[in-house]
Amino acid sequence: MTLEIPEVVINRLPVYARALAALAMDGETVVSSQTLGERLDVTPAQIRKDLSYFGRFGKQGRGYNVLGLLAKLREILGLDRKWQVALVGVGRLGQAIAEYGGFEPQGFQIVAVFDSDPAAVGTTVNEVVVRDSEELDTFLRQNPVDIGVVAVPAHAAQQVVDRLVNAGIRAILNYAPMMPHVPLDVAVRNIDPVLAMQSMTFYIKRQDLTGAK
Amino acid sequence: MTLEIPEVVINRLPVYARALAALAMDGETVVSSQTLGERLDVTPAQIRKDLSYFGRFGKQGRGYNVLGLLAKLREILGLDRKWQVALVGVGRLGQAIAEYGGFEPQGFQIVAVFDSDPAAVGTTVNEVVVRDSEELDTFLRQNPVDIGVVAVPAHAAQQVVDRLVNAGIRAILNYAPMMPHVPLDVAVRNIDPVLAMQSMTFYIKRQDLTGAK
DNA sequence: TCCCTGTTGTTACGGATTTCACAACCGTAG
DNA sequence: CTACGGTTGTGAAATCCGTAACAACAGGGA
Repeated sequence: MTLEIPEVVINRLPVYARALAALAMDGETVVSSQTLGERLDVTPAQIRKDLSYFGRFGKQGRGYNVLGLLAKLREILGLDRKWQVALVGVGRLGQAIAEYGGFEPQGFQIVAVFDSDPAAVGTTVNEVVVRDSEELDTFLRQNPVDIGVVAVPAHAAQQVVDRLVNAGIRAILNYAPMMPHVPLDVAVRNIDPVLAMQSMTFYIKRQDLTGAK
Repeated sequence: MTLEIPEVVINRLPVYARALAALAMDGETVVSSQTLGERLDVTPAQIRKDLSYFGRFGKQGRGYNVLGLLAKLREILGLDRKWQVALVGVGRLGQAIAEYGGFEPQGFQIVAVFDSDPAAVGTTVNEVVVRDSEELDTFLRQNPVDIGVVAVPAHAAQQVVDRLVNAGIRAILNYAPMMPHVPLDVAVRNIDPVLAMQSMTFYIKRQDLTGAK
């Protein structure tokens, strides 16, 4: 029953949750799939269908209780608790990630940072001491870490991913410009702005007879 | 005939292109859909199908000429030329983007940077002077810019997106944690690490009885 | 030349996802 | 207490996408 929920559906739930949080901020107490859909550019039917995978949360004629549905989604997604994150790579990108303030408020705590560069090891990034990558395996086995964030050069990324996986990590946020190879039971999300740009250019290349010839 | 190419297909092309570039680096001159697929965790059939939307690039019994196919893909995607990028928002995130070295080598040049904070205006980020956001519209009309990158707080993002769109920008890379509303002919890609994490937690929440032993 | 191996391009199939459409229902107003 | 406007939850239909399968063909070797 709870099985076979499409991944696309799971990917949309956090979007709904965020919108609901915003609505709650605005003081809204009830919202219909129609209204929510307009906000998110999603059809009302899709929202209702997505939610129906998990239960019946609405009230006919009224819509959904904003706070109630938000709580439900957070529970479904496991956002009702804190998550421990380990960051590997403290180059420019890694530092930016460590110092990014968006994770903490959502319950994602960077509890450990690793780098293979001896010059970086021992320094502090956002109040966390940088450890030697060699310690990665032992640290992960001794401390509860749920999610690994990879911010190393592409050529080193697969090795890092392998080590994370071998140490039991089952969720990886990959910033390296490559597609990691992982077992089926490991979740991976790639953050790849260059790929994103490179697919957009297809759509804008037609026109743009701009300036330079 | 060339119309109605699924967006998912377009999104995979840059991945193929990147893999081909890597193969070329390794000195490979020919590659089969089989081999390429193994590298990327994609079925050979999918690769062939994707490519078939654009033409016939392979040779039976041999496979694809690495350099030849790469050139074709770059042409299809419009990667065979330079693209001008404008960045809006020079907070921590915006600075990290401006200083990120991954765009330039792929032909994406940040030619202008904007911020609404008077304290930031006039400073230099990665050799580009920060302009006042007020100048956004006039600048975009007078200078060829192809892609807009949004790195402002969520509450200000829609307004920035609207201004970019009104100024004729038709491709937007959005780093703000929100879903921008844009006309159908504008391409948008969202970079949202928090959403990515929030969907992964669904898959790892089952086990992980935290810390234990 | 002819056969054998390997691989493409493509069509047909099937599965996955989205959209449609509507019965069931809630709350309110009369 | 009944009627009505509004909205959900959901099966069925439609669409979109991926996979399988195979005829066609290239190159090499006998």
